[in-house]
Amino acid sequence: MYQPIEKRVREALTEHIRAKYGESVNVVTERPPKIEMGEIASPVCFELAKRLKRAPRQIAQEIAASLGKIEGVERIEIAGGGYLNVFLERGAFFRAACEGAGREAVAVTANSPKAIVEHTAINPNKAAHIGHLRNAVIGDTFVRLLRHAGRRVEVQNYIDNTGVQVADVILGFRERDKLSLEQVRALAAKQQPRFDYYCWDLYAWVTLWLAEDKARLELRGQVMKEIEEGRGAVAEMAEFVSTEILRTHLRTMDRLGIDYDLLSRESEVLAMKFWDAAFRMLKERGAVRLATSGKQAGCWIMPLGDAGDAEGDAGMAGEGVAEAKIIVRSNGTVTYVGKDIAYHLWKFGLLERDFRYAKFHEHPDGHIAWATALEGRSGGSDGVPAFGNAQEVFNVIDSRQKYPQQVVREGLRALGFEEQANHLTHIAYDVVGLTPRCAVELGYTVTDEDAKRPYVEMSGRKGQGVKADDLLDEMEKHALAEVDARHRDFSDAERTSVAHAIAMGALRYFLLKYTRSTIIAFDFKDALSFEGETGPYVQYAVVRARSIWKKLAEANPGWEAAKAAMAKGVEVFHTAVPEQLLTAPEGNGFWELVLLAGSLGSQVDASVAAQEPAFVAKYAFQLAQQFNMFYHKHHIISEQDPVKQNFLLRLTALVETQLVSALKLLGIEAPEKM
RNA sequence: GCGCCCGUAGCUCAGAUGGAUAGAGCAUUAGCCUCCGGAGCUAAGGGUCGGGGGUUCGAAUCCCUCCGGGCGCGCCA
Repeated sequence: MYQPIEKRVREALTEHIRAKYGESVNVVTERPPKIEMGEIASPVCFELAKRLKRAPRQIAQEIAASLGKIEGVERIEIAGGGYLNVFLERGAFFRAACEGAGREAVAVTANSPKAIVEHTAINPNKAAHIGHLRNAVIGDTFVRLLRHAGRRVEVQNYIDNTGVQVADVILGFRERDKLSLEQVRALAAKQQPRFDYYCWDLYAWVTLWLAEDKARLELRGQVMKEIEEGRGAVAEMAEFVSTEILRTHLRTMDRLGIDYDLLSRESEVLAMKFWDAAFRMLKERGAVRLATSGKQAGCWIMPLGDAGDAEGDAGMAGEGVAEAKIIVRSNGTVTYVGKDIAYHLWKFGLLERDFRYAKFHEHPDGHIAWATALEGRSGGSDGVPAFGNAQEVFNVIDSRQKYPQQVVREGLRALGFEEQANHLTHIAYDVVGLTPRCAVELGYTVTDEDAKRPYVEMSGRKGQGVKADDLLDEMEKHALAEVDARHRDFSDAERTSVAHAIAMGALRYFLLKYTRSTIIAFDFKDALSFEGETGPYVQYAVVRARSIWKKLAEANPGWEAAKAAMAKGVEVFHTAVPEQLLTAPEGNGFWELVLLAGSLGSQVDASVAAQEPAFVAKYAFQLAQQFNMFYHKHHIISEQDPVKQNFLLRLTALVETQLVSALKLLGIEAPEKM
């Protein structure tokens, strides 16, 4: 509700100033620090004062007096040195907020532009840890935000099933465990120990084993080669192991309500010869060229920036200064960035090739995750969705990969795809580390130097980190204990389900409340907290609101229907909106809550524009906090004045709807009881 | 060396496009259950916004510089 009015105010001011003073200014608006100063403020007169060489307050007075009526605005006042403070029509805002609540989401149409969001992308050779969860939760939440904003979104999870990480685990099965493919299959089938956990340890072992004797790297090279060629027992084991671990990752993500549309596997990128097609394009359009001299001689390189023409001119460029990015090595193999350029050409529908697809996984909500498959069917017909062909691409990848992401963008640009390059966005976030205390708790060796740092990095390679499912288990256990302490009357199924909702809410909120550029120093104490700025705090506010209706319905079943009607803004018991409750000086408390509840849309807009899910998380918490104050101050059920009670109930219904919407955007469910 | 990010209360973090008295949570202290659920509420203490310059009517926010920390810059992925 808020943002349309804000927009009208901005437009009216811009237009008015142009007409009256012949000045074209960018009108900025903001929230005044106090509710007594109105709901929208503009310091535009300060800017105008400079240009017109007149006192800002005087200009403000003129504008306030001559500006016509703006829909939704009650009046404009002048404050301070020349602020324009806008006061909204409170009753109208409240009515509009109630009517709009719960249906702010914009409908997606089949022909609206498509965005691809890639997230998760965990190497399929070990269990997921909490750093991977941050990626997946940010990505999944961003998808929800885009869809809410009416965007058609395809979620992709890139699976690097041919890289060294997988080769290492295969090496471990062979060198340490001496297991055949059949024995590995049996091990995975047993699920005891969990296969991904088993590989977690095995991977760490291989890392040490390789470090002991450099000659062993030769063995790894052979394994990799066999995997890439895609035939033989080694390739078969790699396929089995990576697929099996991918399944465990999907089960982990299912616990957090995270769905995918397509799992794009590197093995198919190779098999479908995406690179060959991309390489041809790159050569044809002069985006890459063969270096003939200098230290990159024999490589196909992509010039970057203005350093591009400096090939060979004296090795002066110095150590570590890349004048051009190597795309194809002198031995003829393609680098990671090269493959990524090919994959992104496909994402934008610029590559004249497509994958084949097969169903891979059914999420608990029934949604099907497809995977690329050699023996699969073509996309876009016969029940197979049309994948790829996006107008816009968002990649959720940690901030360390900023440079390679830039190279991919430059690659598109060098091919002449300026438009697509501009619509390739890297959603960068910083890593999750462990506090030194946490690392010690987990039994990892922490050097004296590390102990002084704010965090210790996690490393799958070293087998160091908090495994996602371990954390979730711990949180569910903790939540269950809290539920048990409060609700002895719940059935077992109910207790488990509520505990799960709480654990999931706590974890998702924990990972979302930090802005993307913050390094999270993980600590069990913070993550396991259900009090203060947490998911369960917000869930609890919803449960409280719901309990009011339950209580009322116990006495009079008619309240159930009343609630549904009120939630839709329908007048129930009294036709008049008691505006005096909002407009009286003592109505500011109510009004602040109404205003905040009506600001979900503007928060979502800001969140999408900044690609910052944390904004919505903060909003949900603030709304819950204000509601808790309201709840504490006003006893609704015992309210004697029926007009006031009606108002309080409608406000409660409004807040509940908005809280549930905000939580849904965050991927957090609001339980009925907790 | 070059590039990017960060430095805000004891701790962990918010402060979009420069705006009015810099905010939360945790922790600490003191209160609040004859009353819709205490996973809650009220209050208190706690700040040279890393330091110093500059731009501006106005700077936590923009520019310069220094200090402290992190991450990139590979014929790895």
